[in-house]
Amino acid sequence: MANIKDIASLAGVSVTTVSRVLSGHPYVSDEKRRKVQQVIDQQGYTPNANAVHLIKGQTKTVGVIVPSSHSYFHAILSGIMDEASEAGYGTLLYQSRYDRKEEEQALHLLRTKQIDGLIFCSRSLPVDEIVSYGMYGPIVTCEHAEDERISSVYTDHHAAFITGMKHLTAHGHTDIGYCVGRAESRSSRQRYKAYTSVLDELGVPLIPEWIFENSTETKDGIRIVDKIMTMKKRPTALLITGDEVAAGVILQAQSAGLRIPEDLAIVGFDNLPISEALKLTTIDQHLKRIGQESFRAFYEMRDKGMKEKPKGIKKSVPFELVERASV
Amino acid sequence: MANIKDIASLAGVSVTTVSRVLSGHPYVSDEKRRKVQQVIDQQGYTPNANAVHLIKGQTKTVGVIVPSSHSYFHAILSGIMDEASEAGYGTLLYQSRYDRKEEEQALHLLRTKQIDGLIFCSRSLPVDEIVSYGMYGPIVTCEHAEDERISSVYTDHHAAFITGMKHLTAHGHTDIGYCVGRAESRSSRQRYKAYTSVLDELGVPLIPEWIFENSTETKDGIRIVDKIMTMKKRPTALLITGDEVAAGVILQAQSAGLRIPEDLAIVGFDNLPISEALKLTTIDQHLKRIGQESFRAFYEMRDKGMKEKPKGIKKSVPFELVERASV
DNA sequence: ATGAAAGCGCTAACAA
DNA sequence: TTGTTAGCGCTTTCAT
Repeated sequence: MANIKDIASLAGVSVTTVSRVLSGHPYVSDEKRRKVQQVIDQQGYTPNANAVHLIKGQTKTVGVIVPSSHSYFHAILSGIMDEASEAGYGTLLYQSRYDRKEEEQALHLLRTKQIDGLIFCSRSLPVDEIVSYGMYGPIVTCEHAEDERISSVYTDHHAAFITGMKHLTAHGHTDIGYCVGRAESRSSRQRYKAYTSVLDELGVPLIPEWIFENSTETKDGIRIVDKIMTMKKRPTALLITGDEVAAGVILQAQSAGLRIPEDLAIVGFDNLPISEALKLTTIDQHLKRIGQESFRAFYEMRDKGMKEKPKGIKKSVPFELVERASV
Repeated sequence: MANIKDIASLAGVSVTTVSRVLSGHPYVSDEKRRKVQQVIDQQGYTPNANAVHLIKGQTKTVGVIVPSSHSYFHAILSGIMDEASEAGYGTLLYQSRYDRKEEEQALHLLRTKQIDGLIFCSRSLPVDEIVSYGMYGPIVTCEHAEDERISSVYTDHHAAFITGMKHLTAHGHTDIGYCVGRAESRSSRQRYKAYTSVLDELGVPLIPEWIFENSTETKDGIRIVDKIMTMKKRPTALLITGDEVAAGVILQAQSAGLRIPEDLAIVGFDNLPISEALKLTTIDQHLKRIGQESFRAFYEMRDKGMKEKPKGIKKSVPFELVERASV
């Protein structure tokens, strides 16, 4: 496999000239340019990217951490990838399984300069630790993070939950339960706050067994309905973060003889492809756009980084209630 | 940010010694090793991966091409990633949208040495073009490819389709239709062959309108049912490649008043998480294992590549009929 | 056990 | 417009 030196001697010019032809530099005579190009084509030469990365100090690649292959993260990911490829960036994907060690490994790539920046679609690591890698390149989280040294692009989960609750109360519901993913996350705390605030406003008491945690997959939805069927007093409506869970709920509710929305009204989240088939009323968080904005945030921080001190970009992406037939 | 030279002078040793400490080389006195390690820790030094890649001629990263974020590819991907991370490899993901240009760009990474090998979860490019990049590193396709210079790990789609058809005929069905993804793919041709061969055996004529092509998403399933409802003579059973499509079919069939399996029996493919909730009888192709074996194939070719002439590994991964309640 | 020095393949400052 | 040359940061002979 030929290198730039081979091309240079074969074309009878210096490596500089070859380098100039490669980068479209203007100061090359047409004659030499043609000759060099001819040798390059004939030899099937391509520059070694690692040498370029080494000398340029960047790789034009951004790392992305996803905890799982859940559709939620996929939607974000697709936004990141769209935007990245448009900007001429590659995407190095890391699946963390919510494991801190894996997240640290991805941060390590930043230190070792294999990636120019890192986007967390979800994080398990404490913000402080993440921030300590900020000196190696821009870091973006798709979840609100206080620290101003990193960027974050996020949904206002509190407001979104209020919107969902209000939609349900507007339809006459007061016996409302909800399902969330990981219990300890920041977003879950926000949702709890929103939930209780609406309940307070309504003057109805909170029923702890109507709060279902650790629901992320379709089978969790099934489990939830099974649980509900055993209750003496059942909720008449459910707010469900994640339409895959909502799908499980709807399907299982129907086979248990519950009518949607008469016996059980559902507001989902995410607006996945399956939501339409299920006629699911859902809150679309524009996940793809969150992904796009995340990449943009990385990109803008890169530009700045050189001149000023890096200061994170914070951006809240608006959500939207999509009304269908489950409420 | 310190480099190896800085560490060396700070520790009062040569760069060689630092390099030896870094790689755990035995010939370093305990005293110097300790001193060097101390400086490394104190400086927070990490080797620049690009320099290492350049001199070693490899990146310990494998590229993966997925056309879309469809669950099917996700399942394969998760297998690849598991195996890769176990072997200390990173994964550079490329989303091709079935676009040849994108696939070529991924192949380009192989030429430029940014990745050590490439796995196609799906390909649009002609095999010949893909093979022409074989000299730059091992290439694996998750789909049977004749050429022996590349590896492939695949499902025997013909046999799987026969299995599905036989399961349906064993339950008394003769009016069977089927749905596949892209019409022009090799797998679709194999399935067509399997379909017609079973039909021939049965002595029933082929009804072209019972073959539904370009079905990949849930909404395609809805479309298919809508179409079926307009037919004078309807199929009593459907073989559907892709459980997301099957989900659309089941949901829409039910809302059209069709009972599953009495009025319409379904055999799906893939056994996705949603399949269980839908009580869908499906053919599990062990997609995750296909991913794992694909990485293994890459890995073994790498080892060989140095010694012998590269010769692809061909591996058929067994499938399995999972019986539930849709037939 | 240790280090000097020769690259890996490329870019860019500088000189001509 | 072109070429010489000095690195980018690291590994690895080859001496000692």
